[in-house]
Parts: sequence; C-alpha cells; structure tokens
Amino acid sequence: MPELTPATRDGSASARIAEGLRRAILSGEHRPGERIVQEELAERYGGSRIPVREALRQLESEGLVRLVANTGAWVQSLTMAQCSEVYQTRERLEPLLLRHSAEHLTDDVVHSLDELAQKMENSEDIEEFLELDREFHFATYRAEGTYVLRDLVTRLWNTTQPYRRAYTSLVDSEHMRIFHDDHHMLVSALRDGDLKLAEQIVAIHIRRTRVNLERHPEIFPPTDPNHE
Amino acid sequence: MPELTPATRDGSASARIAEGLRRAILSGEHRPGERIVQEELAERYGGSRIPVREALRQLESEGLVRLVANTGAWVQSLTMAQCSEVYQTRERLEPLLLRHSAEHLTDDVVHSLDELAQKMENSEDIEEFLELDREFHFATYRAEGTYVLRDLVTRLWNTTQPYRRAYTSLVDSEHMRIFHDDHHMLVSALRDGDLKLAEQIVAIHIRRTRVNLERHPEIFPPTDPNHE
DNA sequence: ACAGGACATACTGGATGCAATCAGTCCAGT
DNA sequence: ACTGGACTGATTGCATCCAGTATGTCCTGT
Repeated sequence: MPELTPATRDGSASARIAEGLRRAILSGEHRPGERIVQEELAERYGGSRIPVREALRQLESEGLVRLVANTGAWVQSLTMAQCSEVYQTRERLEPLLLRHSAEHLTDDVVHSLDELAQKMENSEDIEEFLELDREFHFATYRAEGTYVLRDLVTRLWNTTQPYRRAYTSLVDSEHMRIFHDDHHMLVSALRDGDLKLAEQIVAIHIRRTRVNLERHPEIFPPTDPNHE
Repeated sequence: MPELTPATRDGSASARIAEGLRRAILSGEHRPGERIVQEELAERYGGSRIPVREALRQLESEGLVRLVANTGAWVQSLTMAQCSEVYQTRERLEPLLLRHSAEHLTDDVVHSLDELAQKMENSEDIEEFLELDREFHFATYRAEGTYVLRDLVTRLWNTTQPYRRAYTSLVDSEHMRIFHDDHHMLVSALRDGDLKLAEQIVAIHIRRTRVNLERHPEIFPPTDPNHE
C-alpha cells in the first residue's frame, strides 16, 4: 500500500501509531470502554496491523488500553477505587518530583507559571482548561536530572485523564475558586523558594481533587472491577 | 515449526515470551546492557519474531528492556542516579501500599512473615536471599483492593533487581544485621497493629538500602545517561 | 413462544517473506 | 600509518497471508 502520510521514514511506524492513539485517547476522541479495532487503526495511520499491535501492547503497559487475548482491545476504564488509588499515588509522588524540579526552576519559568494560572482562570473551554492545567503542573516538574519519576507521573496523569475531563465539566464555581487559589499559592511558594510549602500545596491540591472525584461516582463505570 | 513447549494453547505466545524473558532478566540470566536478539528469543520460545517483538515492547514499557529503532534491544541498565530515583519513589509508595494492605493481614500471614525473616537470616545463597526478601515484602503487600499501586511497586522492584543482586553480594555482615533487624521490627509492628510505625520502618528500610547502594557506584555503568 | 445448539462472520494471533537500516570490514587516498 | 568512504553480513521493521477463536444469528426441538 502506498504511503500517504508524510511522516513515514522518520521513526518506526509503531511508535507513530502509539503516539497518535495515545493522543487520541487523551484528547477524549476515544472514550473509556470504547472498542479498538486493529484494522481501523492500521488504515487510519496507513500501515498494516503489525505495528498497530505493537503500539497496543505498549499502551496496554501504560495503562491506557486493555487487551483481552483473542478478543480485542478497549480503551482502559478505571473504577472509582482504581482512580482513587492513582490519585493517592500521585499525592505521594508529585511532591517528591516537585522538590527535585524546583531547585532548578528559573525566574522565567515561575513567571510563565503565573501567566498560565491566570490564563486558566479566564478559560471557558473545558479542553483548553485541561490542557492548561496539565501544562501548568508539568511546567513545575520540568527538572533536570529526573528520568524515572517524571515519566511515572506522566503515566498516572494519562490514565486518569478521562475522569478529570468528566469531573471538570460538572464542578461548580466555588470549587473552581479553590482550585485556582491552590495554583496561585503554589506559584508564590515557588517564587519564595519555600520548597516545603510547595510540596504541601501540591499534595493537598491532589488530595482535594481526589476527594471531589469520589463525590461523583456517576462518572465511573457502574461496577465491573476489570482487574488491572 | 512444530511446537515443543507444552504450554502453547493456554495463552498468547507473546504473553508467554514476555513472562519468560522477564523471569530470565530478573533471575540474572541476562545482565543489564546485554544485547537481545529477536530471532534467538523466537527460537528459544518456539515461535516467530512477531510475538517476540510484542513482548519486547511490553518489557520496554515496564522498564526492563531498552529498544532502539532499527538497531536492537538491550537489557535495560540504570545509572546510579536513576536507580536512586526508583528507590526514592519506592520510599514514598511502599508505605502507602503497606497501609492499604496491612488492614487485611491475617495472623497467619504475620506468622509466615516471621518465618520468612528467620529463613532469610539463615540463607547463605544470594539468589535464595533475593527471592526471600522479595517474597517477604510482597507478602506484606498482599492486600485486597489495590490494583494499580501493587503493580507499580512490582515494576519498581523489577527494574532495580540487578543492582540489588550486585549490592547484596558485597554487603558486609554488619549491614546485614541491620537489614534483618528492620524485617523483624516490621513484623513486630504489624503484629501489634501499629500501622504508623510499620510505614516508617518500611520507608527507613528502603532509604537505608538506597544510601548503601549509593556508596557503591562501581556496580553501575560508568556514565552514559541512557535517557529512559 | 422460548431455550439450546450449530453455523457463519468478523476479528485477532501468529508465521513467512521481503525491504530497509545499521555495524563492522576492507580498501583507497593522503 | 592513519583517516574517510564503499561494501557486505546481520538484524530489524513491516506487509501479506493463513489459522484459530469469539460473537452474533439462525434454525431446530420441545
């Protein structure tokens, strides 16, 4: 089959497909529980099923896709308990990551954090909001010298993205206020170089979100503890 | 090619290969930095290269294998900094996992923990020791109700296994004494139901091991920050 | 009319084969 | 003698093809 997509020779097809599918899932184009058919992906990305299958294996290991032998692939869906677990994990890890990172934060970055937090307050669109929120937090994590931890945190963000999306769409303005305040306080703490405080703020911020998520069981699949 | 391995029809070949290769890496049969050739694996496990490649993708995502496009696969090797990062991560996560788990620990399990700790003290063989250590700690984590966290911790253990092995072989008897004492204290804390203390012991235990590891840069590859 | 079972279809899993890329080697030029 | 470049062998990446399995449908029997 002749190649139509321009980027064919730059990297492996499976990497391209994994990246594309990951992006599609994170953007909400595919929703949790949705069936993924290999052949459709192959056609969409202009290739055969072989690289598609490799991409699916990878995303399964990242927690974005659920594979069942001889049956098929689905976009991973989390129960509320599992989602809560991820948030508890994040609550422990992100302060650590922040500490590693914050030592290397320049004034420029802190300034851009301020802008991001402001932009987020003015954002009306959910997708834009989600994007800015992610950008904000990962800007604080853009440290030199960490390899494992940032990658881990990225995966944890990814697996819970659909539920953050669902939750964001139904949160009231009062909670939003608190949410934004957390961000501004975090920026202040970082500006002052008060690392201990910054860590605490992140932990509380994550915990707050988890508790709020747990107040909305309706955004999670009914029961079905699809193990892993 | 006719199948020689008995277990062919039970699960997918790629899962079998991934499991086998993972076991081989963890057992020290393959050492960090060692080249992995697809065709050799295919022959060893009685299949074609297709399931081998899927298995490699999965193990790459687990952090056990390093893939370079068009070039090959190697057993992942960590720099000291990366290994240290994993241990810092574990220091945060395993107390959390322990807390979730300990609530469900029965007296039977606590008793078997005691036996394991004792057995470990009498162990002379390094491989046996490593196995028992792992068995001990994961016995404390055998909780109901956690899916994500235990899997995560398992992966962190896996990626650092080669360095634990190397370190164990050159630790002196005094540090071993402290190591065993940690285990006994942990069992006591669990027996008493003192969860807070148990968490602290695990954290200190992990930290202690990390600090000791950092005293032995010779067991890590010289420099080469092979970025994840 | 309804339950149980055989069939058909669609999809996944894996094997083979071919093209592309990389690494090591040999040779030519300086 | 040493550096730079072409060549060859080995290995990876991917496409096509075939076999095996699961799901949905239809038919048969009660």
